[in-house]
Amino acid sequence: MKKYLEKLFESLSNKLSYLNEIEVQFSIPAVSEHGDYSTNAAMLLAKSLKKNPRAIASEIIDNLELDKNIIAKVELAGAGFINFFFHPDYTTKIISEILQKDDHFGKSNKFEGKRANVEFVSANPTGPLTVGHGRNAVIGDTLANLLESIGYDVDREYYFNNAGRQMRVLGESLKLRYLELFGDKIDFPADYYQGDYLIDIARKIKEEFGEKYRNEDPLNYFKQRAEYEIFEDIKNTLSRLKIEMKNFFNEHSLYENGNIQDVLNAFKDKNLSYDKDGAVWLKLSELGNENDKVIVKSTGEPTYRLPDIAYHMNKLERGYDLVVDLFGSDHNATYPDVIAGVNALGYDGSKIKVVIHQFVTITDGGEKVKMSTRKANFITLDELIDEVGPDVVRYFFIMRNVSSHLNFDIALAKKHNEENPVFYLQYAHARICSILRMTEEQNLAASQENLSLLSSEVEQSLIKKLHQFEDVILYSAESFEPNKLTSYLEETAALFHKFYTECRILGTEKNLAEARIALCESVKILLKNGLSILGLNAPEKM
RNA sequence: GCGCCCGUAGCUCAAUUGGAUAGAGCGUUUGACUACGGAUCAAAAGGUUGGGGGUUCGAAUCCUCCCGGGCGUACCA
Repeated sequence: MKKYLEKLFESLSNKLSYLNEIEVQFSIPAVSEHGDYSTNAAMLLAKSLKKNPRAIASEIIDNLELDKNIIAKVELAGAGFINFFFHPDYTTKIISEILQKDDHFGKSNKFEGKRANVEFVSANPTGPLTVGHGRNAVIGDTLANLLESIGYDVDREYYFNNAGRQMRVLGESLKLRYLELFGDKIDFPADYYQGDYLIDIARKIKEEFGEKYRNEDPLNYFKQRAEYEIFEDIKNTLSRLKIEMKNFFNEHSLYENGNIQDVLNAFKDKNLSYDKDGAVWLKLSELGNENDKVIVKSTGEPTYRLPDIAYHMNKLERGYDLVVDLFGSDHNATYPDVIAGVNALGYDGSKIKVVIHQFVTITDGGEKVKMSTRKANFITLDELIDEVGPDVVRYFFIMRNVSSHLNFDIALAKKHNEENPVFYLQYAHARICSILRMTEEQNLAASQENLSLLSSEVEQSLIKKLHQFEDVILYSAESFEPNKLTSYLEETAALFHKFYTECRILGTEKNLAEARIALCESVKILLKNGLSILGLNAPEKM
């Protein structure tokens, strides 16, 4: 429907050239009396044309070359809105389109041939993924799915650092746990990793090798084994959520291939860095940011900014058209420095899209739970999946606006899991499957011969809703807002349930019944495709 | 102090990015199948969009000042 209007106005702009001054937008009015689509174009033009918006709207309407079989009515309303009412026979054609496109319905090719890199999770291997990482993981994977739906070739990437202080402490923590197993009196430091998972790994080592590593340097075997085991655990957790990474990118490789040194040299050559107090500073104040920052400490060790800049240059060099970074809000101050650095060295930082999501606040029966991997008073993502299942976990993490805080009450999630909206969507799908099984037994099959019989208010509302699917996916993907898709799917499922209540299939006249089956199949395809983008199952029975 | 994000119904959140009468779910109250799945549907009640001021045809949305919360503001990542 929207595409038709866009074409209509495109050809109209040849006649009324002032339409080229603005981007004509079509929106769906909140109330159906205001039409199926509406545009405020006349009001936007009022100022520059110095004319009454209603007069402009009137002129636009007079010049529209309408096909009465497509648009039944056009109205001038309110302060200058132009409202369009579509002909029911035209809207029902979407059903044929959906049945024909099937798995592809909703996808578009706007970004065909483009490549995107989505970097997410990127937790260092110091412990199991927590509920906090879960939001990052699910948003990232869903965004990747959305980008694929609009034509991108997407690589999912996990960036990690296995050098640094954190990892040293991890190796030492594991060695102490290992020694404890032999009855050694250990004063386990408070700032070491407290979690039980290290005790489990220590036990494995003891079972496999006995006392062999009692005198081992913790930075060798213990650190490596901890990293390996924890990574296996992380990958397993991600795979339970149907998340599979294409690359695991080790920060250390940027040192090995000389990229870090190259970047350092490039900054120096461009006179963008200087030495002060034994450290190397980047002139970020000359690059539009607030203060200069240290990129190499006086100890000779780079700060995170330097490898981050090198890493983003690396990604851009790999030829991606879009580079998405998904960070928690604790990183919100760091990315402007990185992008400024990348731009300064001649790369196109505008290809980098940083998505900042707010934190998950965990409560348990109203009481706030503070999370820290170090202190081990966290709830792991695995435990959460055990409790409520992967589908609920995935849905829960994306159903809210990315930029809003997410309240996650564990007690509520356990207790009320049947009230979760994910079941509402899945139930609609299962219900359709059940109907289709039933109608098949009665030798009824979907027919596109008499779609014009689908003329009741609820049928028309539902059909018009189906029209929006492709636009919603496009919008959701381009704005990096996966919750737009969940809201839309919930609305569509609600309309389906309403349709189900009002419109029977069995027992009604055959032509109407078979048209309704076609509608049911369309909704089923839409739900299945939508759930698939969200990474959820579309069950045939529940 | 400064920067980013947030504040909407009792609770958790929407609102097509500046549009027409601010909407859902949960909870509360009341209804609906002796044929397609009641994990559903219908209805009622619930609001000065944290507060004041401003911008314009029009503001939950933009600007400004307060109030309250989260995250930053490192030679930690």
